[in-house]
Amino acid sequence: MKVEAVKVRRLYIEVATQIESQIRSGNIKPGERLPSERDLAVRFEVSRPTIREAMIALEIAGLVEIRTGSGIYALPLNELDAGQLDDVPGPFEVLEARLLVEPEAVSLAAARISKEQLAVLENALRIMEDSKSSEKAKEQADELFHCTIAAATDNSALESYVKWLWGLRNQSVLSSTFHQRVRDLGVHPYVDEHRKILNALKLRDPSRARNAMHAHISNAIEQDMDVLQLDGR
Amino acid sequence: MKVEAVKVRRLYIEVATQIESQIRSGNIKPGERLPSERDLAVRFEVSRPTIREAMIALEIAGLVEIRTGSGIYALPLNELDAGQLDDVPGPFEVLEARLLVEPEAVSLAAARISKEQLAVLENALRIMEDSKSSEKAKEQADELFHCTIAAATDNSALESYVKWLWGLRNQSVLSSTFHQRVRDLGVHPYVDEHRKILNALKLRDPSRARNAMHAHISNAIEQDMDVLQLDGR
DNA sequence: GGATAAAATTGGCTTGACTAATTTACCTGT
DNA sequence: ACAGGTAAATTAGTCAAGCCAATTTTATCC
Repeated sequence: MKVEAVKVRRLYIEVATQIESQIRSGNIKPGERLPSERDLAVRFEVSRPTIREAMIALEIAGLVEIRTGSGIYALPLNELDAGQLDDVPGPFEVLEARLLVEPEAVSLAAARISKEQLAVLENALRIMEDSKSSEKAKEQADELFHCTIAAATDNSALESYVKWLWGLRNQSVLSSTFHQRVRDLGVHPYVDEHRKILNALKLRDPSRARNAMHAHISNAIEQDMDVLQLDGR
Repeated sequence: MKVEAVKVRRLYIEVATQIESQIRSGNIKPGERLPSERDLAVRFEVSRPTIREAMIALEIAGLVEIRTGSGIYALPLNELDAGQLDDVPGPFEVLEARLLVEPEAVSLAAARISKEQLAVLENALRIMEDSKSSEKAKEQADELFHCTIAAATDNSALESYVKWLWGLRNQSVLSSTFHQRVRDLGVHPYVDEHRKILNALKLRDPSRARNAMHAHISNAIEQDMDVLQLDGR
């Protein structure tokens, strides 16, 4: 059995921590110059290399900027500091995000979509229309429909985002049970709304496509909210 | 007139970069022990304090673990930073995505932003206006400005996306050298455009905010394209 | 063979000195 | 009085050599 009573923290971490708190507390303002390395060494009663190590740690952490021959300056704190993204977006956040992004994406795609991609959309639509398709198949067709449009923007930053949003469906327990419940209650994506979107794309009409997509996602949000209300009681 | 042909990178960054690529390339496997500081000093032909600084940088970056008296060990790279090189969005893809998303986000934020967040924006703006601020500080203030707006949407799916887009700046070599060049040529974010956005938010006017943001990012794209054209010859 | 102690290895930290970049102060010429 | 340029002071960047403390390895003894 080993007792680890007092953990010996390395000195540079000790120093960096103290200065970090000075910056975060606003005691040292952004842009302000810190004392010189030699000064700091005296104040903290450590050697200059130790101060350097602490400053490099702060520099890597993005709290401080070191200018050769000039000094060390505090940077405006970019508060991605505290616990990052343990906050998984919920179903309605995803829907809201899609409501903002997908209409814009589809208006872009209207000008850029290829014949092959239009064929993929047509195919997905057929699956959704087909009464013999399973629920699972329809859902996947729905996802394929939207992700293909995102890909048709020819912008990987947009494509990645839409795919990520759809991927969140099955990510968290909350989301998947939510969609399960919606599905069980017999809410299906409106096929004709998808058809309108596809038609606008075929016409290469950006604003018509945008409006159709906006209406589509708005309806989905409304539907889901109804389901939640019915279920809430 | 001062010509800055070859920027003198600090030694510890040089060393850290090389070792980082060794780890990312899999040349050094997770858990594996690196050569001792004294060995590394000989191999890189630098002094031991420089090696120490590089190791501390890697430690803060989460690539390496330093065990006193034992050695330095490579850590398994997290899934977040281990981003595959498959298809990293380029600078203009990022700008286009921002052009679609941020105007919508700011119009949402207009209704939801808190007083504290408005104060953060005000502060960031002050830093950008201040002629005494360094370039680095202004840039971080710019990022803070946009990310705070994204956070003000109160939608983590949107917030994450905007933060991710900004994070891509420093991700790939292409992006960072691109922005470095733009910066060197003296292109700075228009402060008054930011001011207009903030004013619209204060008025809680969604459409005014949306338009201001759209104009802002459009200008940025135009500027950057000019820079690239000038440089292309 | 296993426990224990000594030795070698490794990171942690200090002192002192020198170089190069930057800023400040001063001085000069008009 | 002022503008410009140069010298001096300040600051970060780097190196060298050494000692300490924690850990690992090796040797030793029962």
